[in-house]
Amino acid sequence: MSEEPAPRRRQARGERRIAQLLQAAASVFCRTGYAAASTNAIAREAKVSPGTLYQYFPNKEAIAVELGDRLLQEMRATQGLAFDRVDLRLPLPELVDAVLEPVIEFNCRNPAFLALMHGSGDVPGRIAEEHEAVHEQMLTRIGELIRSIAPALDDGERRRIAAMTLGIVKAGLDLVLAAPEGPERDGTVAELKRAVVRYLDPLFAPPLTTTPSP
Amino acid sequence: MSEEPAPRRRQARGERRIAQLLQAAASVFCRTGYAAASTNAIAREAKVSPGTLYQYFPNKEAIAVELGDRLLQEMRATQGLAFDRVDLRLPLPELVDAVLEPVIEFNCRNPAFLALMHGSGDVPGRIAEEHEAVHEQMLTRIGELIRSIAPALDDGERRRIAAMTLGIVKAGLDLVLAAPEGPERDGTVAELKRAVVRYLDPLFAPPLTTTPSP
Amino acid sequence: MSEEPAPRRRQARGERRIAQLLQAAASVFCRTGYAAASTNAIAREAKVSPGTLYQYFPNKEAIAVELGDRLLQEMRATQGLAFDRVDLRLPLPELVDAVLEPVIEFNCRNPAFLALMHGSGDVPGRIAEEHEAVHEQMLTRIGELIRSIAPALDDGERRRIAAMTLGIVKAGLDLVLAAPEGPERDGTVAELKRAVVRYLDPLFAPPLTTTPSP
Amino acid sequence: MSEEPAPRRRQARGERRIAQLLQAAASVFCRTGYAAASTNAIAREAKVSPGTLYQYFPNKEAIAVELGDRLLQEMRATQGLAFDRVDLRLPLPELVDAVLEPVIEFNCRNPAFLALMHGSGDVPGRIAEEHEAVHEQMLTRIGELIRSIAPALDDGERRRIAAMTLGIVKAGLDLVLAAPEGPERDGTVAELKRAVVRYLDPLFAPPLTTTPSP
DNA sequence: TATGAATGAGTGTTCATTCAT
DNA sequence: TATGAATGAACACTCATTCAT
Repeated sequence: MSEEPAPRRRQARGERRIAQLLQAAASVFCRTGYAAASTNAIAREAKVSPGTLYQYFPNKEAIAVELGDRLLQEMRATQGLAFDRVDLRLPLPELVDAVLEPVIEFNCRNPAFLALMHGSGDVPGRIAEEHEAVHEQMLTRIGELIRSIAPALDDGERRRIAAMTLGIVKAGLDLVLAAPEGPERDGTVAELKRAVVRYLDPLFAPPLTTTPSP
Repeated sequence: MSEEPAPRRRQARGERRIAQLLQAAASVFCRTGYAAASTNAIAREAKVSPGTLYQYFPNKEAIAVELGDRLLQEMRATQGLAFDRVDLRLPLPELVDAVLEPVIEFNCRNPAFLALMHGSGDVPGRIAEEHEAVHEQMLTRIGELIRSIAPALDDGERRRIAAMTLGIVKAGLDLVLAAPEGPERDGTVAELKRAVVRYLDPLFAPPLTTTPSP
Repeated sequence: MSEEPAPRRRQARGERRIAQLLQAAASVFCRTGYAAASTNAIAREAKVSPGTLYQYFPNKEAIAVELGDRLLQEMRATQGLAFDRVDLRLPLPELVDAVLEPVIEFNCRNPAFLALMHGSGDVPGRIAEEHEAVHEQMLTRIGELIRSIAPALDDGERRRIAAMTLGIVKAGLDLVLAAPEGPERDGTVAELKRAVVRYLDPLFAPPLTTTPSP
Repeated sequence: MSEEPAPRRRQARGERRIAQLLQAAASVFCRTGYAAASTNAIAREAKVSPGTLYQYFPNKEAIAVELGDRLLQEMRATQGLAFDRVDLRLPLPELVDAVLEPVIEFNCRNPAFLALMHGSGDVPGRIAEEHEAVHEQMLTRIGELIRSIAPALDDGERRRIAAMTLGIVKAGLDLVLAAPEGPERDGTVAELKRAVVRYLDPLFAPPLTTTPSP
């Protein structure tokens, strides 16, 4: 009972440091991208010496990996639910809204996520792999959503549409993040949803148009 | 009579050198991104010594700026025509096709353009400024196109729609460039056009489509 | 009555800590050499925090110096006797045996001693000075032994012979320590003694052996 | 005929730089040992910037490896001859003289060789391997020499004697290098030879002593 | 006193840029 | 002009040492 507080406080301190460093890293990555971000700059941003940074992370890549992992985990938690629990029989606007809302909200809270995802060629192996994995997972999820909407589509076409949808969403998120918070951002959010709805809406058509005539 | 030819040939030689260096830079930027591209790598790619590179460009940034400028100029030449000459009374699919086709073709021939435009945070000031300028110009052009389609839209909304359109186009171009040449790329091109058409189509409708069929 | 026990216990505790740290240092120096040994590694080996280490030693060098001093002291205690008490009228093999046996035994028990003595250039000033001092003392002792054997030798020559003897002993000790304990090590020990005996034996001879038996 | 000078001069310059850097490295290694030698210190000693050093060597280890290789090559050239051409029927003092003289001379000209060989634990893999190889080769050569002198010796004993001989030689070389050039050094050289002769002389005995009695 | 997180100067190394040839 | 060796500031990272707890 008298021995636990110390280690706990220690761990707590460690966790706080890590969080502080990751936040600093997120901020620097957002400003300069991964490649141009210097570990010393991250340490400075975290108001900590370079040595301290290296007490918690073995190297620069590990910082980005851990940051990516944490963001990913949170993203999956937030967004996985959205994807899995969404009622596929909902009208498209509501469906898109249900799926996109948590994604947008997450990215607004964690702009580093997109920053990390964007660094195309300049990120080292581990992060690029994560990229790939997340990207693939998202394509799959969107693909499944599309299948439930338009089961007749062949695999290639579905994949293409999923990729385009994801592209639109990413582009829209960039615009959303670039917009100042307030009505402007809200408007951009609405515009993004509208774009996705309009893009996917035609996929619905056939079943309805084909069945009439009594 | 003996002094003119020399400078001309010199200038000609200089132009060739610059072109050679810019092409090398384009190639390297595409492979590694701006930040990770080393001037020595560019010089090597151009089969020229680093010293020679610095005879034509004061620093690394200047290379990117000049490359950007030239691509821009070519883009404007190719695309400006498309934008300016397009018949605004064409049905939307044909209109989008007329505007987008040269853009796509240009970007396929000059993948460095998109590479340069994408480097979000890792490019230094000057290049970012150019970004801004090009971006702004494109927004304006798209905005004008939109005004001709939907004159009733207020400025803010038009701007927002133009930005989203540009975002969709950029995202689509990424997919197009990522797709292997052949049917896959063609399919992706078609998908991009479809996305833009679907996004912009509703802007036409209200006044005309809502009142039909007695 | 209530003040004395505490300091004593403290001192005792301090001594134990110091001993513990020095032993850890000896172990680490043996494994990695002085230069490559990190104070953190020593503290870890002693199962103590770096801060504690610095409560007993002002810096890394002081650890090596103190370790050297203690080893030296013990060496002197063990070996001084051997040197001082040895019966100089003994035949050379027995004499060498009497002097070398405790030296060998000491070095087998304290391999750090040789490790510390060997670090030729990579040790800082203070340690090098100690080196010098020990070295000088050993040379002197061996020199005296040699004088008792060959009183006719001039100073320079005696010093040279003493130095070579010490060199042979050090080289032999390295071999002994490198050999696995058991018959191999015993054989190496015997070889070392043989080498020293053969080297010094001719110093005895001339006056007695040259004039023999008609 | 007009194109060759440039590359040649270039290569010559490069070679000179490398030689200059290696010499500086040798000097610094001698003073501080490998581990404590900083590349910047080597560059400074060579009156060159750190960048220049890295134009010729990919990393610190490569400097030591190249230096070791060159020294080794020269050593083998000088010493191999001595070992291979020596007339084994020579009386021992002449034989030792013939073998040792070039070794001593080489080490006097290249004190870095011994310095590099001495760094026991603090040298990285590649160099340690070279160590091992040279050491082994020397043991083999000395072993063969011993076999020609004392063919009856069993393998283990021969190896032990070879190792001790090598140890004596190394120890002696250290003394030789430590002695100021002039009569003192010459005397030390003579003493080293004497030590080796005395150590190996008894191996000759049997054949002579056993064959008498007509 | 003991702890171990924090420090920051110093390492090895890279790369944009300069300059003697 | 063209060359490529040379430069040196800056980066990722380490470790002897300090200090709040």
